[in-house]
Amino acid sequence: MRIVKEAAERKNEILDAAAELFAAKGYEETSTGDILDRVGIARGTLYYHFKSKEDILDALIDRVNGILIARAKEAAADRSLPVVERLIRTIMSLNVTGEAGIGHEVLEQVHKPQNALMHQKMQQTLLDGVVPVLTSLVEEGNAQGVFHVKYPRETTEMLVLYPVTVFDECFQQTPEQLANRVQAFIHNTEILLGAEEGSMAVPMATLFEQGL
Amino acid sequence: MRIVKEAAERKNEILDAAAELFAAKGYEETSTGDILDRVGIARGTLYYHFKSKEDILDALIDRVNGILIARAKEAAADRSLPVVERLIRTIMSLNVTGEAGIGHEVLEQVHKPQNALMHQKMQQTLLDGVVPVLTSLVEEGNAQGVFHVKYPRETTEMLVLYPVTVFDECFQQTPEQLANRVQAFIHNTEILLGAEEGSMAVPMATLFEQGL
DNA sequence: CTTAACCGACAGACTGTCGGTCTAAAACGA
DNA sequence: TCGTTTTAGACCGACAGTCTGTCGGTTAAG
Repeated sequence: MRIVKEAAERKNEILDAAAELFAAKGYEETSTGDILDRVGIARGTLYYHFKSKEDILDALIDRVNGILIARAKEAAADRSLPVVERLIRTIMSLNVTGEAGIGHEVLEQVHKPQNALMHQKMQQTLLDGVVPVLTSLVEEGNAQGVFHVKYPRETTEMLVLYPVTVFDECFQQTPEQLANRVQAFIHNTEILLGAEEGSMAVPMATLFEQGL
Repeated sequence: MRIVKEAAERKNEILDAAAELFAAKGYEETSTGDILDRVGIARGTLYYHFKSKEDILDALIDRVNGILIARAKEAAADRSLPVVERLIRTIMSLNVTGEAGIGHEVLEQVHKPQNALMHQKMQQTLLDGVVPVLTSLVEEGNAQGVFHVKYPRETTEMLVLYPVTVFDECFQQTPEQLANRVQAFIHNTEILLGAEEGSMAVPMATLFEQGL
């Protein structure tokens, strides 16, 4: 008794299954057979919808990152808030630690050494998506005179790179190490942006307390 | 006619072969069979010396990184030079683009998306090795009053992270994009370290011209 | 009747294991 | 000192088990 569905629907079923499995076991450790079993389809069906296992990973990353970048854009767009606040919220929107919702389990898994490919791909597309958004925020701050940044694009790159790399391994660093890094990151952000001392520290600290 | 060698020697032969193959085809694309053929040994021999394919990768990375970190330490230790100069040289010692010698081909290959695992492992161990060296340099600069860094460790992390991540993909960015990033990096280094404007730009520019 | 979705057997490749073999050198007896 | 035995480390290659991707054929729905 064969069940036929629309391509888009099947594709999503496969992605859902892959997300759970990658989250539970990692990308390399998950076989296409595992996905087959979970979705309840045959080998050929999977390869009818996706051209390879890696293709599934790519689609999954697109999906997760799409959500992340949408949230970042949303945070950046709220023109009722001062630039500093928006910038902070945008960066913080990438911090998904301990958050429920789509992709959370995936993101937890991303950092294990097994999942280097997943990690790298996510990081890359995330950077590509977020840097432009943040850059225009920085330029806006420049125009308002609250920031003084000579190379907005590249400075933004530095600013995003640090947290996504370093706050990643949040489970394998001591709480005080983490706290140090947070402190240092805030401080260095102010310095890099040429912002007034404390102008980011205060609102960021508030957000962090809410978040953690 | 079976050839017997000392374990250390065979191990090195295997690593040499693996280095060339990983460099030419990448880690994932290289099979253990390829290595077997090149060294001219049997399957069992390889697994007598290494417990898995990944174990070979780890050993190879240790070898390459050992050299890199040794060079960095050397650059940092030359107390006849001013701190600024030593710091620059230390950072630049990680830039191996277009350089001959052991590991060069490997490092060229590291950046291809296929080699995510290799890339991640190298980056991690490199960071772990270099950050302490640079941190103590920064602290020395603080003591001399040429730097003014509140969080030496974490600032160093930021400083190393940017070039190793971004200058990596040097072949897939336009020359002007690269130039921008170099300029920006130098400028932001000065800012982050609280160094005098131009104090790094001048010596660094000199070194870059020699290097490229 | 047409076509998009689906099936599952199969080819091909790869990793790691295991029992057994070889060799160089140490240990030994004469 | 010289031949013999023993030992242990290095080595071999067949093989089990797993996995990915393919392909010709089948089925449901419009």
